[in-house]
Amino acid sequence: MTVSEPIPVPDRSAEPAAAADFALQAAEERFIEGMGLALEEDRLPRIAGRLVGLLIVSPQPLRFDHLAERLRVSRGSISTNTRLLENMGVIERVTRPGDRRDYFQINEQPGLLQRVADRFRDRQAMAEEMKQALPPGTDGGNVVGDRLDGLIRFYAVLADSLNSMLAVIEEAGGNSRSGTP
Amino acid sequence: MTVSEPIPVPDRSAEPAAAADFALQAAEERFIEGMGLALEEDRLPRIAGRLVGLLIVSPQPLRFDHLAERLRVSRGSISTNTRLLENMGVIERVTRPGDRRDYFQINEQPGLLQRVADRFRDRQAMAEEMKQALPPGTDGGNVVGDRLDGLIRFYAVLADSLNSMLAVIEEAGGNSRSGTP
DNA sequence: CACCTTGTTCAGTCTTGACAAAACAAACCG
DNA sequence: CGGTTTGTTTTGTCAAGACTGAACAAGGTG
Repeated sequence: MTVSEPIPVPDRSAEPAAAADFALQAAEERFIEGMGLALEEDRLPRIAGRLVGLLIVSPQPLRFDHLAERLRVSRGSISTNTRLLENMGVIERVTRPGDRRDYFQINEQPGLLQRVADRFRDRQAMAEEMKQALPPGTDGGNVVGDRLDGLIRFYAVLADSLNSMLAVIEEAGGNSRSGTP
Repeated sequence: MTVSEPIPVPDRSAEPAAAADFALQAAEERFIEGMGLALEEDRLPRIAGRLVGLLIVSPQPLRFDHLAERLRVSRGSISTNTRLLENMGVIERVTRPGDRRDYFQINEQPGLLQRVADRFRDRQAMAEEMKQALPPGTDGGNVVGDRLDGLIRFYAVLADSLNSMLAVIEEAGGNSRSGTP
């Protein structure tokens, strides 16, 4: 949880929607919905996905009740899912001094990246363990060993790319923004 | 569905379990269970995951009823899940002339790899679409644009690694084995 | 033909998890 | 202190999906 500078209240809904803004609105809607589905594939509640989508697209942190309203879900759901995402390190809760309400923003994402990479590593390790247990000189051509090698390489490649991406981000310093789910 | 050469019946259960084999058995069990959990994370039924694990570890194709027995699940579940994996191109149904029963084996996996890569591409496209819709000169520093760039790069990196891995496999010819889930 | 064997499909059960609504807690304000 | 705002926790409902077991089909085989 971070305490930030005074935050100008977003209140985008109050602006008269310029004609061109219409397309933007629609695109945002699609993106938010798309993130909902995408993260749902990764075993997160759909609302969590939409939350991520919405926060990626918002230049300013958004207020708790704003989220419930905008996504049209109960405050309970917002509470549950924000906490979930907070624990995962995907979003961050932000407060202002003298303001009792909570705001949320997308986090810089090395933590999440790391988590995904780790999951790949775990699977790689699992395959490696299996390979170890294999008797050394197995019958004709060692099919199983080769298969496991393929599997190991698969997971290794994914984990490696993520790690090298992480390295790039870290090196670029904290100022480079990324949304990574 | 492929018609193969005569397949020596596996029947590993008939062999007297050598002392060293014990560790192997245990490792296999762990691996199978691990693949069950891993693929469950990817939204496949757990049984499907175990099936994949078991088939990866089996040098020979396994018989339908063997699968049910070994994994201790109903034939119905085997039927459903083998068909699922077959449709996904993960496993292959193999038959022998003069044998009414079905055998299954792990498939060479470029198809599956491709599918995973495509999913990443789709998400990348989604993020790019959103970026397009953004007004060109957004306010201070273009935070949202930068975030989307990060997201795009994230998905692109994953898709690219998979594609290049695919290329390597293809180039190596059909003889290189890989298990990719 | 009756009768296996083999695999598929269908109906029913059970678990899981998402979500809403309401009860609740805590901080603040008068 | 009572009442309000803000967020959390709990309770209950609902839907999705995995799995089993039984019914079923389609071939063989006597």
